[in-house]
Amino acid sequence: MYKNFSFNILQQSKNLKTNERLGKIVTPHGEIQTPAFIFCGTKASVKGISPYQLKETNTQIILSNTYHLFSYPGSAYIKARGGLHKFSGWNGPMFTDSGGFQIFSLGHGSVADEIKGRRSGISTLAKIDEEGATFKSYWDGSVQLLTPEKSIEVQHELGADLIVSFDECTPYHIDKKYTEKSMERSHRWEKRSLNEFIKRNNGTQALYGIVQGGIYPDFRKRSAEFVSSHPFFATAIGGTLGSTKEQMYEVVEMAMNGLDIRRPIHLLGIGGISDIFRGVKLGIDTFDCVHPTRIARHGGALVKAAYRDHNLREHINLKKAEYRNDDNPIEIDCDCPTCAIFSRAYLHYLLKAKELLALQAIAIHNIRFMNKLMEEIRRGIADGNLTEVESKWC
RNA sequence: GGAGGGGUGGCCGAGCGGUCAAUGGCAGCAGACUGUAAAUCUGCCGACGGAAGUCUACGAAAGUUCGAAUCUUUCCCCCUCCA
Repeated sequence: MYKNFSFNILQQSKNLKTNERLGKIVTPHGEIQTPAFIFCGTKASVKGISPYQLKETNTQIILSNTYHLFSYPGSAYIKARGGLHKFSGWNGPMFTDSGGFQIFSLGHGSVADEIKGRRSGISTLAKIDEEGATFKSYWDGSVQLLTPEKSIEVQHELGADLIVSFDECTPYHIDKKYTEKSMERSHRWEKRSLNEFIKRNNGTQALYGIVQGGIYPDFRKRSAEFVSSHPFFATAIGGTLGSTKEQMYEVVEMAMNGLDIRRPIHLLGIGGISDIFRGVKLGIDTFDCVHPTRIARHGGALVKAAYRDHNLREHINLKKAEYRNDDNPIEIDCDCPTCAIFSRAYLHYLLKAKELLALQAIAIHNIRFMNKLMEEIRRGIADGNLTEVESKWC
């Protein structure tokens, strides 16, 4: 079924306590060395960054979103332009998310708050029933229906290499009973996604199943077993991962429990530096997250441990006054195009002056930073010194 | 010389007798951001204080009033129009 795709585990952890592994995902548009980070280019564009800049920073793969492109400009339109790769100018491996997550962002406020458990109450703008999710388009307010079949159809027309089953992404503030019902509905939706995928399969795409189950060990295990027992190419871990970092690692571990580890395993929506190390050690192969590119647009430049300020955050905020007279690059040992020519002072000035270049320049640093991080993680696994690599980055 | 309009916190700009240390916006300072409705959002932003609070404030001075950024008088500046 996935004849043009493969996943090879090149090396397993040498450490008995951890499960990191080195792998290679082969797609029709190229290979992905894992562990890898997938950058979010939600609306067929990594905000502010061109495909040649992504290449220049050694980006392996990017992601676009079914929900956004479905609402505008529509998958038929993109298909008519030759598909997502041709349309966007990115000819490397591509991933599309199914739109399941967005269904929870359609109410007011932030999706993240909902999923991460920082805000209680369930979004109301999306109506979910067995058929699918009805919601108001973010683009023009029109009422739209996304079903598993429709999501797969849209993803098929978009033409990304790696596509994802349509699921219901359960929030944190929800009781166990609803979580279970929701998980079971996700499983039914995933089966429908798989059926639709098989119907349309022409060898150019591979399908992910998604593990749901909230914060409950029994559900996560059941969901993992469900996904593993169906012929998905790979697995993504989704849904709420709890409200604290520790809980997140626990939930990932729960999900890993029942998974077929011969398949690639993706952790949806996670991209903190320490989170990635934890995830990798739990056996995660790929991550995606808006964080590196989003914080860049807010003035945040990712930095390794040696460059952290007193807050010990994983980034420095270049808008802060303390960088006004700082003539150093973001990181003196960084090999990115931004650090090659721009000082913190200049980036600080550009941010204050509201020059667009700042957002792009910092994003390029963050992208290269993440790619370099993953390169060093891979080398660390190969050399058996991941812990040393971690101490440099965290 | 004549007629009119103004002077408010770093800037712009509301308020036009009490609920005004004074709406907004900008700038400034800080925080958040993890399957992107995000070049976004939140908080602080006269001085001193941790806070309660105290003090100094709406061009200047003098009045009216229980009470004035708001009313009166004089003065000082600015702008527009007519000569």
